[in-house]
Amino acid sequence: MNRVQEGPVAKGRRTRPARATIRDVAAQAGVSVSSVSRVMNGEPHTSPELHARIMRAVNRLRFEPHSAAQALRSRESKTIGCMVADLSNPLYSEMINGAEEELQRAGYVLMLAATRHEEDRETAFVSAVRRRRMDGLLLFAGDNAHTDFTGALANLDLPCVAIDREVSGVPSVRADHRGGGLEITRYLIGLGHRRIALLTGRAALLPSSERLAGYRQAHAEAKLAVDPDLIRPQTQGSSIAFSDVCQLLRSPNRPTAIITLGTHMLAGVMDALASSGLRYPDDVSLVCIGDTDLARHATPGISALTWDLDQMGRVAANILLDRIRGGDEAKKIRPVYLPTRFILRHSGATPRAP
Amino acid sequence: MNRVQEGPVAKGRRTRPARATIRDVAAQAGVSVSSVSRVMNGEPHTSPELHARIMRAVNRLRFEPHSAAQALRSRESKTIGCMVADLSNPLYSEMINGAEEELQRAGYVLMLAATRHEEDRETAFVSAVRRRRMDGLLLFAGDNAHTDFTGALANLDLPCVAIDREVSGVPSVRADHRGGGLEITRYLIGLGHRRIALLTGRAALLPSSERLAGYRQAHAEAKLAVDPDLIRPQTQGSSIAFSDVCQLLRSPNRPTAIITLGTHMLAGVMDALASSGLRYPDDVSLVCIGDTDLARHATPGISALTWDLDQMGRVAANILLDRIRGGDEAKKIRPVYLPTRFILRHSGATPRAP
DNA sequence: CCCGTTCTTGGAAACGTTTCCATACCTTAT
DNA sequence: ATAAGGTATGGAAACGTTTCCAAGAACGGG
Repeated sequence: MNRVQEGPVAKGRRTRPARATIRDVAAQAGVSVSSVSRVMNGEPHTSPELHARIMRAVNRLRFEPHSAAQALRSRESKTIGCMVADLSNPLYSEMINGAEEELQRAGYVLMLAATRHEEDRETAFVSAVRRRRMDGLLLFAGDNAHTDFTGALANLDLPCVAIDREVSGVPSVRADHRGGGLEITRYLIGLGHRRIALLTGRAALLPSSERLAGYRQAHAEAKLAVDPDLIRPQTQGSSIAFSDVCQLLRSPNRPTAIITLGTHMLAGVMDALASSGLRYPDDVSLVCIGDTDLARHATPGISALTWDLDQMGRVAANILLDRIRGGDEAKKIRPVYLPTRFILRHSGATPRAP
Repeated sequence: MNRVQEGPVAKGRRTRPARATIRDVAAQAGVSVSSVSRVMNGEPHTSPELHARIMRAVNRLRFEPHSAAQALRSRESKTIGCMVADLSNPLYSEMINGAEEELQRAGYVLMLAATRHEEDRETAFVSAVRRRRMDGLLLFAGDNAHTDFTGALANLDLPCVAIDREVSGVPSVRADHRGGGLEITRYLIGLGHRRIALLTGRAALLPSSERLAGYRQAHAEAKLAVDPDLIRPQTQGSSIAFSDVCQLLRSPNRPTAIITLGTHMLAGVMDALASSGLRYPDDVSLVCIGDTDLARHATPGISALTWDLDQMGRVAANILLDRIRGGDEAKKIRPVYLPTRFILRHSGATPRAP
């Protein structure tokens, strides 16, 4: 062992100074490597004097343990994977924001991947999760039709939590989109609407399908038939909503009310309304999902269905941490539901007499 | 070495199957460990037959290299740190979205930390960057007054790129906020406004201070004095903007135009206008920074200053990758500027005769 | 035909931790 | 007094790769 005794000093001229290792600390403090490790990890059976000596050396050398070495030996990476389709969707980023705070507090770091709904990115990330031996995985709403991906996930054998998404064998946190869909549809039916358009997200996403279920239930309760033509799952943003709604509004028996996603899509709907010369709430009633600045500050204000995104991220993170620690709760895989809340503004009215 | 020859099979009953290691692959293929490593890393000097044999074994055993071991030995973690104050701000999340895509393509994974402008979180993340031996660091707009943090950063000796932020010795990508501020202030002065309120973000953030500089320059060009009372740096969201603007509008010589941030703050401004019984553009002209749905779809539409967020993230990511690879560009630390664009809508008018 | 290259492969030493085991020293109960 | 147990420390063997070095095979030029 021809290790330089002097510690972490630069050898050459332009070479960066070598970082201190645990052996350097041990040497500097005149103790064994294992004692340093014990002190660093706060294990019991260490005398106060030893502790002090070692910490002094640690500070002097600015020692910082190499986490790859720790991960290699201890089989814990202190890393959580986070998979989301689209980070630029503020609904997701707000949830992630909440989750990250909780994880940070527990000493974990988030590894983020945006998949853009592409299956190869999804499977690629699962592979990254395996190679990096991440300790857990947060799955934000994504397409369950991707069977390669869900298959890879099933073989993963890792603590996971799904957010607004259903993955078999994985606990999940969900907003009560079904109840919310029920509530707002009931509200519109109660106003007298019989033709209510539903512009929701991609059909394969759980929030959309749940919303649709609530919508159907409200119709069933009122003994109303559902016109499938009024249900428009959207794959893209506002531009698609725009043409879709234009077409819808031009039809002979046009909808008298529209339920739409609040992010991106609402904008397209408003444009379509304007370009068709129609106004809300007089000509068409409007309810949007997800409370956004646009919904709040449009004139008149647009009634919205909302729920606590930050909280949702936090709850998910804490369930995941529980599972990682193998807590008693670890068996529960029943979904946790968060309530939605309907904010009544001025975008709804009794439909005009035909 | 009493390693089980059979490969990665479970030993006990409920224990998870051990993952195959490179030695297992080597044994299965009847070759040396170093050959497996070479093939896995696509190094030259490997015969086709060897390659085939090894890949067969890799697939059979579902071998996936342990990235901690790779990182430990090769001193590359293939990991990029990403520090942002507030992930729920859509301006940031959109930039991160763009950056992540570029990094993903290059085989890197993003490690995300939200600091909420708290210095201890910032320094904690710098520590994480060191311990995890991350390969690079993306710094999104943050407070330069945090000297502990900037000090820690200076000692880091790691490829960094700052986005809309100034860090000494670090290359940066910035939107031309100064030019943008100049352009919109000139526009308002050109309309005849003499009292223009500027509601920008925290003064310590680069975009805000640059904007202010542009604002001042436009005033200087027109030989107008700047009333410091009209400059309101904001630390929080819409609620503060609301009360601030209310107070401003109530003053005897109220501003005839307002420049405001488009996210969060614009909403507060609109509320304040409404509650003061004033309307835009007749009573007050409005320009907002950052084109949001609200700006686009408010009636009348609100003129906005915008720039390409996704692009900005990508540019930053690519500069960082360049630096990591030690490219020729590595010396350049002059900031790269992205242009802003002024979208003229209907929120500006000639001020009314007093 | 031999010698210097270049190509292909194997062996073994790192990389920086944690953790198991052993040891030496104290207690304390029998 | 001695066995039994706990506490504080050190030594060394992992963890799973990459990479350096050496050595044999193939190759081409003189």
